[in-house]
Amino acid sequence: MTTSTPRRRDAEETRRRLLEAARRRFSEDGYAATTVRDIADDAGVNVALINRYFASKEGLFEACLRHAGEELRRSAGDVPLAGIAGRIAEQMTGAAEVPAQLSLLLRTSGDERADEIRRAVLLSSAEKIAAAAGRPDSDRTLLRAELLLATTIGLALLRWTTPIEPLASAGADDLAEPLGDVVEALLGAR
Amino acid sequence: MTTSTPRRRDAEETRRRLLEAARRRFSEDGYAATTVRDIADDAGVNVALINRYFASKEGLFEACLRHAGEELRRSAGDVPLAGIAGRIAEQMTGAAEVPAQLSLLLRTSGDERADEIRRAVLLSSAEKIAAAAGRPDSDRTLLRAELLLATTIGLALLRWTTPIEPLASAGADDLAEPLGDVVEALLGAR
DNA sequence: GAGACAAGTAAACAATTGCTGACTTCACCG
DNA sequence: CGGTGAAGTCAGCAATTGTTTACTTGTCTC
Repeated sequence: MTTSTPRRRDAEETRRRLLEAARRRFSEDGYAATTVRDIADDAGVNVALINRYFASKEGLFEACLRHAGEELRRSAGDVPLAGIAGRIAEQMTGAAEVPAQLSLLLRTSGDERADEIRRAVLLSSAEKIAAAAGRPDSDRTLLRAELLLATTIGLALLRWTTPIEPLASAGADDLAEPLGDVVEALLGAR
Repeated sequence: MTTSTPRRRDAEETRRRLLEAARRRFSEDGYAATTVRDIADDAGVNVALINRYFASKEGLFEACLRHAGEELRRSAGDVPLAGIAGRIAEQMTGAAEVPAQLSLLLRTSGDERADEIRRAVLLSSAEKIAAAAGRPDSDRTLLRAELLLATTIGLALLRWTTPIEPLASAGADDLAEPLGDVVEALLGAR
């Protein structure tokens, strides 16, 4: 076996802990408001190791964005158009993992590369939605898919970052119905 | 006449200039990433005056939020349900004043009072939309109104903060149609 | 015009920021 | 077992942060 006893010195493990702590901090407090010492303390790791493993605070942030992108892409899966609303409703009300990744993805850092990653992830999500719609006229469809993405993003914000009632405590069932209407209106047949 | 010669010392004027500079900086860069020196320089004003007129950086931010709230409430006006989509489309593609206020409103600062203001403005906006729908079952309607608000917020983000094509350069006409569908789906009769 | 008070300035403060370099300690291999 | 390189520590750096304090300058009134 490879991971028998938990080694007291494990580069891979500390890297992972740093990433996890950073994701939570960046997601909750934003980039500028988060200090590398906060992250290191949360991870139970020395501050200097951030620079060793990620070169800089910005490097760590970019790694977080990449992770969030993969996570979102994975969680999206391949869902037919009819199932999209329910999927969004589930993930918004579920373990709060997806909203967290989403809110992380929306945090700005002033870093150019971070912006690039952000844009790429968002655009690819929209394209995935558009593909599920299976329509011609790809440009109009893509715009409508991006509007659905906008709804999802706004939903995450109004539940996670600045909770507003009754939306904040609505269950998956409460959300699925109106979200279904939106999906139908934006991308439904005809 | 009251404003004959532009006085070189005018508390009201410098207050105004500070607020304007702060709104732009906070809106574009976020709270934590903006320094009081940035704001003061933009306003062409001494840094210490921020603390004199607004007590603290947080005080200045709260003043900005209040201003954004009034501005948004004013720009919303009283629009019948059928006109909402067009109104949103206009303001998103117009002078970029409204998206700027919106993105300012969504910036977090860790300040408790700021959160309170934010929440109040957002909730009152949602209530205004719900009222325009003129439906019974106020709770379900309010949730649907908040979903439309979520769409608007996400739209502002995907045009202003992290521009995504083709949504970012879509004109008012391009937006009005799909937005109309969303409004109809969420709050339309039946 | 002189005095008085508000408006604006300059400098410095204590704290915090991201980051670095020299050091120590552990784990593994021959 | 011993040494060798990676993993982790420590202290401190230079820069920047929000804020305050003591000061100067403008402007209005009597």
